[in-house]
Amino acid sequence: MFKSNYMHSFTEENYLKTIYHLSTTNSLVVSTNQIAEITNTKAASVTDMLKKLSDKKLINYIRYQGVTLTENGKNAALNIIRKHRLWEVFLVEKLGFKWDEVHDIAEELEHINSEMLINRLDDFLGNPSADPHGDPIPDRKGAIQQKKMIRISEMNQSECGIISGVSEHSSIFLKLLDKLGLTLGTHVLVREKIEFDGSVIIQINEQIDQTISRELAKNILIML
Amino acid sequence: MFKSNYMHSFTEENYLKTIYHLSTTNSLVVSTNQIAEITNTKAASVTDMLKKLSDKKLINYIRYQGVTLTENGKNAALNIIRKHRLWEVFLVEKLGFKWDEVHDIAEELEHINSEMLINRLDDFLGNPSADPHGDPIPDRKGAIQQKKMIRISEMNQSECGIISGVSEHSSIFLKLLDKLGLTLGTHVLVREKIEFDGSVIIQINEQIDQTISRELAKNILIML
DNA sequence: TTATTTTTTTAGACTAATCTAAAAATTTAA
DNA sequence: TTAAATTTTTAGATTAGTCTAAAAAAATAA
Repeated sequence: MFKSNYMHSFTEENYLKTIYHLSTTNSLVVSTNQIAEITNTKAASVTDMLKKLSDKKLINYIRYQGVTLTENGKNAALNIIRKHRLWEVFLVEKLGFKWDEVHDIAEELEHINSEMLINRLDDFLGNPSADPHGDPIPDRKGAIQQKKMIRISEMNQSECGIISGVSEHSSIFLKLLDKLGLTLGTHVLVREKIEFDGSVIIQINEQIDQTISRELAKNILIML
Repeated sequence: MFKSNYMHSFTEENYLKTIYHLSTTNSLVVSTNQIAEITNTKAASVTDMLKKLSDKKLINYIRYQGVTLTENGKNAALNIIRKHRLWEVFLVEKLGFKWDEVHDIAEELEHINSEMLINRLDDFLGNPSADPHGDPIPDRKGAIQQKKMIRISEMNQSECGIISGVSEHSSIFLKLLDKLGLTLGTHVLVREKIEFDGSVIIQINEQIDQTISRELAKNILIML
């Protein structure tokens, strides 16, 4: 097996993905410690890897300052994310997995290296635009269309919309949403916001009312 | 990510698979050099790995003598082979790959670790009994039913049967079979065996006659 | 604005998997 | 049945990715 310049190790790919996620959710510039926390490693290990990724021109790295992704690095990260999300769609749509069961498996599948494979999988799945958690899937050129969504916690009274994403992917959280009937596509109307504890009373699918905690309301994303 | 006792590294898995293949096609006891050749490594590296696999009770290893798989080792190998072959079926049946294009991708996919995934994939594919090359797929308990097949080179004049497997998996060989119309399921009748060079004149699908070389005849497997 | 705390990097070491070169065991052949 | 050839193992290095402990830089607070 040969390894081209355009291929990166399993570990390098995970770092790139982590940097991408951090730089899009927090500040553009990502710190060593942030990466260490997410990848479950020590800061010293991260520093070593940052040097390596910098040598490969995948990140812009300034000692003690932090990193950003280069164009190449960003493309590589988006490609991994594309693969991860397409595999998640496959697992749910074709193999009958639940949305809380697919993350770890997709975490392995995302490192399979074949452009032909992933493009054919994309077609086989009907070129889906979002994964089972509502996260957008980059197309084969790396273009990603982020839909405008707000958290239930940010909605005003009597506003309504459709659950279209989540900002927390843990199994325990997703299973709870299942139990409460708060899956993707569900219609939600904000009845009342409780100031005391941040909980929100919502109407689900224009039927029953339910009170959800601030923690829940913060992590459910709505398209108005 | 945690790693249980029942999980083996990517590399260990490849050694187990190689030992399984060698011990079923050649002699039961496999030598260091044989493994080195197949895995594209040096004998010294193989020796190191054999010690490790022996410590893990996956092989029976006697210095200077060779190795056999233990029960555990055999099960591990069969599981990898099961995964490899199921993924090959998926690639061909669902994603439209040709039978000569799937080996390298399946080589990567076979290391994805999830029993649930592979069992669901098995069901999704309709529990196939053979892969696109006719090789039998072990069931979830590791049972493998080897069909009785003979090479065209071993057939007698006027014998006939169905192409049901190949003993060579290179892309160049499989593409040639495509070109000659010698795909799985094809009916073959032996018209004449040429003593001079071992070539064989066969009738294909009860229609046209074709001469194939000894090299070809040796690697096409027929069910009578 | 100096002192303290936090973050990041360096130095040096470890493990898995590999290698080359040399030694040891086995097999083959004269 | 000994000598030569082949195979296998050992010894010692290397690389990728990780670690701990200590040093250096940056941020925060008195």
